Amino acid sequence: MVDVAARAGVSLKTVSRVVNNAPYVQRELAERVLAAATELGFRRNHLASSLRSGRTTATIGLLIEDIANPFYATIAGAAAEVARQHDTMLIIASSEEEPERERELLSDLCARRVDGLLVVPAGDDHSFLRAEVELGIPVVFLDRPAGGLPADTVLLDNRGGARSGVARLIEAGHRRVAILFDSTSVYTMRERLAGAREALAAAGATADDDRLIRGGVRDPETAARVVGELLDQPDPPTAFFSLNNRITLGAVEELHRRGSDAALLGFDDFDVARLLPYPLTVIAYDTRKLARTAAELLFGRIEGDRCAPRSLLIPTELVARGLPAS
Amino acid sequence: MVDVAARAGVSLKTVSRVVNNAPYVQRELAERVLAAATELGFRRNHLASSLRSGRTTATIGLLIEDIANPFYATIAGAAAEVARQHDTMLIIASSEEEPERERELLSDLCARRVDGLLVVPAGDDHSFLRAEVELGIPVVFLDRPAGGLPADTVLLDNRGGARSGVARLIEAGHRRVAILFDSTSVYTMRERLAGAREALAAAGATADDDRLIRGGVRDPETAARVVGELLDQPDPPTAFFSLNNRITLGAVEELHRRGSDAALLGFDDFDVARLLPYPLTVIAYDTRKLARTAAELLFGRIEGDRCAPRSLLIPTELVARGLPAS
DNA sequence: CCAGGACCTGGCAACGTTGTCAGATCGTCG
DNA sequence: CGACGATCTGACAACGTTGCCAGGTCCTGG
Repeated sequence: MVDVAARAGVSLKTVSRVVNNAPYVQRELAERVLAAATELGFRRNHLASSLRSGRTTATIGLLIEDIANPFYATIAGAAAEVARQHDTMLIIASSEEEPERERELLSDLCARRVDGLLVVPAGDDHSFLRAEVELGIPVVFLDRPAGGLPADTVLLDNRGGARSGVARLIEAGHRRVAILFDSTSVYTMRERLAGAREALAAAGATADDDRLIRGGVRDPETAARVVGELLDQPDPPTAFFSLNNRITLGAVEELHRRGSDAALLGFDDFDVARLLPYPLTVIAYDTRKLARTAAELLFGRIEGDRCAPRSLLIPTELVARGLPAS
Repeated sequence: MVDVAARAGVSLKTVSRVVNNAPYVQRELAERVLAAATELGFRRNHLASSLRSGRTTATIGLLIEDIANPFYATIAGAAAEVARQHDTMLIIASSEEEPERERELLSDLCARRVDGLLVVPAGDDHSFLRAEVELGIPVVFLDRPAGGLPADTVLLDNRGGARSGVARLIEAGHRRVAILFDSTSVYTMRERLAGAREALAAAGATADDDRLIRGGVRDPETAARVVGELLDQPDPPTAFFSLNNRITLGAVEELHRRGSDAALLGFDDFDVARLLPYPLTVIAYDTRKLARTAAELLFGRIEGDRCAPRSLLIPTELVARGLPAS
């Protein structure tokens, strides 16, 4: 800027004004400055600008588990879109589900003075963020709740979705409904499982039959095996509810392989649903909306909204693509 | 830092040293500083640090077309992993295939003084980056070549892959091979098409038969329709080569629906290949390797490598999962 | 006993901007 | 005709940090 000023024969400050489109600069001078700037290949230093003005870095941080995972990629896409509307850049960091790493990354992002943070929590204690939040960095949690910190949160209605899914199976006449889930160590899975149990209990179905509720189903292969085992029992289930799409995939394969006419309902939609051997009913939700809502909430905070922390729920939807009755 | 210094009863400079783990600080003093820092909730300001030291912002920029697209999400994941190994944050920006937007984003990233740029080009002229490159911001292009700028580039062997794909079909006895592609406006598609034509010509197959080479196949629906049209012609093709996985998807559906025994070979692998109604032979490649290679090249540059710009080719691989002969 | 190095600490300027304030010129209005 | 506001410009300090240099103490070896 000093060089540009020298070349244009004006003061440093005038260059600053031109660069920032500030009012009260003579057209002629402004043109001279602009000319000098392009000749010298001047690029405003965003760091210095942010440092001095102290207002905004035009950057937000997004902390997710793994950017390569389509679910998080969708979230990133929606967040990027909202960020763009606010002329803001997006730093994306992956915690790989490690609380320790999550903590480091969040600290780093704060040190970079991002204007706000969008966080899919990995750990279950976020009280270490209290200082930063009080210091003025807005944080919005999404998909999972924060631990030990009052904060804005946007969640999917996992519980309600699972409830309505099981309800639909009951409605179709099923009484022996198997529930297949991954692990209760993840919040979303716990919620879905709880919702499913609620609906079973409400219907007086064999909710207490723990034979039919099977966890530890980590991948499609396990899912296929477990489905097989359940079907081979005496008095086998007439319907399966798989609590994520990895499980659904394996279940579809096994049911299809056996030519079984058991009903299958899956949590999570498939973008390649067309590839499945038959129309599958699922509990779907709008991942983009989840992220968009969170991002908009965040920018509201950044722009000065000081209301009490809010909790929003994104509804799920039962997409019926055919479901055999009992 | 001033406050921490005051509280610890040392000079500003000593605090700086402690914070940076610089040598030559008494244990006792260092502990006092650390204590004061935590009490005051001190966070080093990364902006000021980068500004003053002028060395590095520990940030790189990744410019892609659309982060929600699985291909780019995979690239982002691999780039993030390499960045992490270098204690560097990743700013991801999506150009949405708009050259104008690409230009703006790259300028912005440069203004933020990122240490380097990873770019999947949208436009075909990147000479505007010349100034920044000469000024010292390393840039590595990936998946598509840069225009009007000598620069490091990492590409997939699209041409070779397509060539070997067609060669395999010829080998299996096919003489009437239909080629389905999207649009020649994208570099990768042009290369694949060129490779396919080369192999057809080399085999003396009916490469000149433009009836069998069909462009404008933008989505699975169109692909299905075009496959149908081709099969309904007199003297229909005995094999299809689809140049991306959207096309393959539609082709699979149509062939399956008709119970056709025509051979199908697709460019791009499927992560859900298991869902396809039959084992599909594809030209696959390692997207992570593409991005990892580019990122490693970039960090090499950042760390001072000043060799002439390099061009690397990531090989493709024919994954044979069954392919009917003519 | 002194030179020279290792160890430790602090003062000051500087990185590239922008906010604040002061000053200059000009036109307008009471 | 003087006061005042609108318009325009520049000097200077400051944002929070680090590089450079100076200066101190202590120990070792000649």
